[in-house]
Amino acid sequence: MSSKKGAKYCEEVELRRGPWTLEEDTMLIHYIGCHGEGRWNLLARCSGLKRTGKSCRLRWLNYLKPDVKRGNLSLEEQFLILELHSKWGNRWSRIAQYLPGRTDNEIKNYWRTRVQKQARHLNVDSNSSVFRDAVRFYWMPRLVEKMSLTAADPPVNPNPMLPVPNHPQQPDYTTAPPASFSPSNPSTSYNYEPTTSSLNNCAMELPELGYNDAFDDGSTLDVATLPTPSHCIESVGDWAESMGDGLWNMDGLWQARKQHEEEEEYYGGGIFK
DNA sequence: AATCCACACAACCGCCTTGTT
DNA sequence: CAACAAGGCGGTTGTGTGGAT
Repeated sequence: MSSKKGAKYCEEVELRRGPWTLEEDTMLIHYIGCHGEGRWNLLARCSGLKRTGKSCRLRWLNYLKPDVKRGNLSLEEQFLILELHSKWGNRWSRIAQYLPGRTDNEIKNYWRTRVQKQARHLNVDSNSSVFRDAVRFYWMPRLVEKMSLTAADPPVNPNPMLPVPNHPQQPDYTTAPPASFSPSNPSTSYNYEPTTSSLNNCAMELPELGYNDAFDDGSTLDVATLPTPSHCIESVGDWAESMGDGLWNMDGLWQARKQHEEEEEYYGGGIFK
């Protein structure tokens, strides 16, 4: 609590800390039921709860609020977290806006316990480009594959970097490159941005996503620095191999080989043909 | 059966932003 | 415009739990 009034209240009342009891939860729910959300410090003083306003707010938003979803994150939700984090970094509350019923705290915990764990095991920084590539070219495609297996078998796009036209169930999470886009034409570039429809395929009710609000700094991906999927597989695969007994290695290399074979088949032997 | 350890998640802390006076 | 209060956010810590030894 940062306010002087709040500090005074803290001095006057011996505040409770730690886990909430059922009785406290009931009191909080009842108070909010009668008076609504907000005015958390007032709530803390008037509800009879010996908690700070902040503590009440957190307990309500992260746990007691009726629309808070419990249980494991779905594949689609995991996919969205990886995707949105790759764009926005640790903007948990912003990411949470795209996952109805999930809280920023929950997403943050997911990232720390699941995603950062992988980076630790691989002994790389979770913000490093090599780890980001691993997420993007191994983890995310694998999630897509798992999603496709649990869906009504749509054809699997072996590489989600590339759009699959005319298949609504496929999470096409990139904006299709313009016609002028080509690796042989490095002067072109395009924003890497999920389309509203692709996000809708993944996660239901989404706020409208503007084409240009993907990167806060307005940056774009330059074709000159945008590796082809095969190149990524190769480079990340090499790296993974060099990691020795890393968690991703055999599985990842198998996946890379499989993905490469599927690309060949899917795109008729040439990705950008 | 007891202990240890890793993990998941709830909760707290400090800083920053926003709104109000 | 400054001061203050309140809320919001991201980082960090504490604790319960389940699996391994």
